[in-house]
Amino acid sequence: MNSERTIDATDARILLALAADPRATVVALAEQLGLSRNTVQARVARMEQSGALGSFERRITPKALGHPLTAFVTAQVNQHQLAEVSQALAGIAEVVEVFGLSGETDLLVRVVAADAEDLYRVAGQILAVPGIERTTTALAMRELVPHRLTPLLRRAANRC
Amino acid sequence: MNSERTIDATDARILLALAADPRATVVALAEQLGLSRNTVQARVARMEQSGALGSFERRITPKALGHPLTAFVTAQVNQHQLAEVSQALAGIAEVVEVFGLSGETDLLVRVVAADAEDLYRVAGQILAVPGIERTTTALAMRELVPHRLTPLLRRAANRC
DNA sequence: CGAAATTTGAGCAGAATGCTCAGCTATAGG
DNA sequence: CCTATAGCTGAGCATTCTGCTCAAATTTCG
Repeated sequence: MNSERTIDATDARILLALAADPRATVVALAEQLGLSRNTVQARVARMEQSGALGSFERRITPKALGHPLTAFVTAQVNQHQLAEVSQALAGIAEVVEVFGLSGETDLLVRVVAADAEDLYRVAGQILAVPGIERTTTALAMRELVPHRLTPLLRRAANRC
Repeated sequence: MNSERTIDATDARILLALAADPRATVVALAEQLGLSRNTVQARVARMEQSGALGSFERRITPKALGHPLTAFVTAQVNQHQLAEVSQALAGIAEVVEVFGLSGETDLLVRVVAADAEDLYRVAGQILAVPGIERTTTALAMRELVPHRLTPLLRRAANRC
């Protein structure tokens, strides 16, 4: 798995086209970009292979799963128990993503929930994890800038 | 766009299969799940249509784009300028996602960067946005739990 | 019970895929 | 300057998949 590789301008152009139409076929992409079908096929395969594309789950909206609420829980942990803590957090289904922030003493936990009560319950579960000492929960009220990579892609595509 | 709809157990099972193999064809999914090809095709189309699946960009790893660093910037803003602020943030390519947290007075800004110096520059750009009063930058040192929805999907799939 | 929605199997023309091969550029290294 | 290596291209071919339609069977739900 060559996951160190960074993509080039052509790759970026392919990804932009795919962002515009996720179900576009290789043939359509090749035609649109003025490349050979063979080339596009090879590049897409390579990107899929090399880890440039994360898992498909990333495309799924938690809202569609009945979990319209997103919250960020910051936690202080005993750094000696970091491994156990992150394993415990991974055991909570509503925990979608966990980052260790600068110094590895603080965690940022992204959670989703079905409603306020559900969120309260999940927050409790997190606080109950051995090794977690203090938590702060912040509800995401609005998604001011929805997740996007297009600007960076565009920059990569134009960099000749 | 019926974006209110939540998916059912069969949808969840389809998504799980897709998470395991993002390039699986409809035929393969149907066979694997013991459903008719027609059904799978209709459901996938409906999910794609209804907004249950977010844009393709979500699958792209910023690291592959040459931005291996992730940081979270929390910001206090003058709430009267929220619209201008979020528009200005949307203008910064390295800003990947912005949430308005409880009360809409605080922002959580997710940024990516090529290296430490780049991050410093981006943090400066954010602080320079008119209406932003205070910022705190936290570097994501480790991805303790990588983004995932599988646990929730599994629950949805087994809920009969 | 009866209406509405969903699922299924079947079929068909057209399109896409996976694969291979040979020729044609570039680009970098000696 | 010359050559090796990698990448792009066009072509071909068998197989598979898609998009679409239809009618019948089944399930869901008021």
